[in-house]
Amino acid sequence: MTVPADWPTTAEAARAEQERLRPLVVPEGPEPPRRPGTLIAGVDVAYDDERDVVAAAAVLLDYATLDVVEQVTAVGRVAFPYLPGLLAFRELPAVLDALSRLTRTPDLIVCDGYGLAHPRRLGLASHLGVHTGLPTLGIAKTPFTFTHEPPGDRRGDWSPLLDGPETVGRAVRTRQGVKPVFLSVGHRIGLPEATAVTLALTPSYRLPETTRRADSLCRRALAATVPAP
DNA sequence: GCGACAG
DNA sequence: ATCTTGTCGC
Repeated sequence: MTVPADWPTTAEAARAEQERLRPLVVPEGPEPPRRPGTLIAGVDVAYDDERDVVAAAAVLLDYATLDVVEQVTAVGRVAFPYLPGLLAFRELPAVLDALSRLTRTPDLIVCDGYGLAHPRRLGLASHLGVHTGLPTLGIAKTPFTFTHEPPGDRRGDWSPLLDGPETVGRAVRTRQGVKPVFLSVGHRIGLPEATAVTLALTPSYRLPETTRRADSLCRRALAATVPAP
């Protein structure tokens, strides 16, 4: 899980890379085991553009208990600006760095963002799946450019996430009466299982434990890197 | 051409 | 993402 030497630095190069990677995406591939002992990884990144510093975190949870079994961080330089549709090029270098520090290989990685639900069908989660070869799933907090009917009010209710007529993911209610999360498959997983995993990771909050844990960890890592004023 | 736009 | 206070509610 290392960053290629020819990592794109311009929007043009990044879009060209997405065109090249597209055939490798396998959203309906074989499903990994989701039994007790299965390891689910969560990754997230925090930025200090002012100082050009980025901190990534990777947490490993036991799927059955949701206990943290391992957690690592990586700090580096910001490699790419934020451009809608090209988030992977901004987040992945640091994420790959953090993942490489885990001593165990995750059975599934959950991303804070999209997978298939992407203008060119290659969001952050898809991109990470292609690079690592591991199953990935994207769980986002906003609908991005997609549309959806509000899902039912109960936890577990969901509705299709649409790009025009095409279903690219699901809006899933993880807490009764609370705004849904927006999930899409990344690599080697299908929507039904992605939905089940999402619900398993949200026993008490809207966002999955993987994202919550990784988010707080990378923020702490960033704060520890930047000297207080 | 002008907005909108995962994080 | 990040900047930011108090406030309502379980």
